[in-house]
Amino acid sequence: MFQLSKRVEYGLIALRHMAMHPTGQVYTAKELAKEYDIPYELLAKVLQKLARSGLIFSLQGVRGGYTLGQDPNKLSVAHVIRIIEEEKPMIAECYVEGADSCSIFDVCTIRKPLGKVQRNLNILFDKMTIQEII
Amino acid sequence: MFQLSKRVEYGLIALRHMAMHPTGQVYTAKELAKEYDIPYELLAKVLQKLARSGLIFSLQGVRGGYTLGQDPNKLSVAHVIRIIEEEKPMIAECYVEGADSCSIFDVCTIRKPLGKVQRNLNILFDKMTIQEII
DNA sequence: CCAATATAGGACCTGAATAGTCGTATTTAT
DNA sequence: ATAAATACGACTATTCAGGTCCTATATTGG
Repeated sequence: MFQLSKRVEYGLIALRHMAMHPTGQVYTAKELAKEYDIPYELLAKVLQKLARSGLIFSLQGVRGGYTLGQDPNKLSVAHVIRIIEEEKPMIAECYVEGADSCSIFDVCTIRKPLGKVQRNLNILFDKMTIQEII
Repeated sequence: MFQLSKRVEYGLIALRHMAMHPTGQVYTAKELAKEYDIPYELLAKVLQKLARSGLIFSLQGVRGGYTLGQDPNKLSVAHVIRIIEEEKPMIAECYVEGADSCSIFDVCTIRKPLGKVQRNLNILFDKMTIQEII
């Protein structure tokens, strides 16, 4: 079925939370996990990934935590997905493997239908920002 | 990650195939499976489901097969997904179970973020027709 | 009427991916 | 020094989609 992975879901929830409280406040993985009833370790990993990519800033140590690193108006859902899912193709690649371009591309009856769906999805998620999902 | 299930994929491929050859011709699961290199049994089940819902007509017996039951211009991808996935919610339901309406809905910080994503997805797939993915 | 061919559909198996857990190191404020 | 936080790799468990198998039923044509 069509679904976002929990990781993406958790990432979006955390980003949204930060975007809703734009005071530059610092949030810990612990409090976010508690607030949204998300397994702490899992959320922590997602936040670490987002931090590594600069979407959020991390502060280590006692009064540490995370804070939004980007304008939520300019941060697309697509970008978040790509980071968390590490750029895996979103729907389907050509079934033909190895070849760097599918040899039967122009008559390919398989790739095309999903290609259109894929393209529309990409457009949708590229346009959708964190600000919008608040 | 974000992806269509194989069932939906196969269903769309089959519908698309029929829509591309509008002669009212009958296609067997076998030939479609061969043409697109899809496991026969799996495709067969998908087609049966589509037939049960009236999206395609089925003809049993020797010269049987399937034929398109709807105008591909009026058949949305959303409809196909809903039938094949049996109306499962596409992204996430409210985490609170049991209650027929979530008691903290108006302040619900969990349901909302994905709700917007969900809504946008629905809109996208509602607008997208089989005709368009040809 | 019989055989071949097709759909109908239930039961089951399996592997990969996802979700979740654990342990440990490191950083930093007090 | 200690407590509280992030960082991160390794591991386990579980779920579920994908796929297979088997049998029943319908229909056509010879």
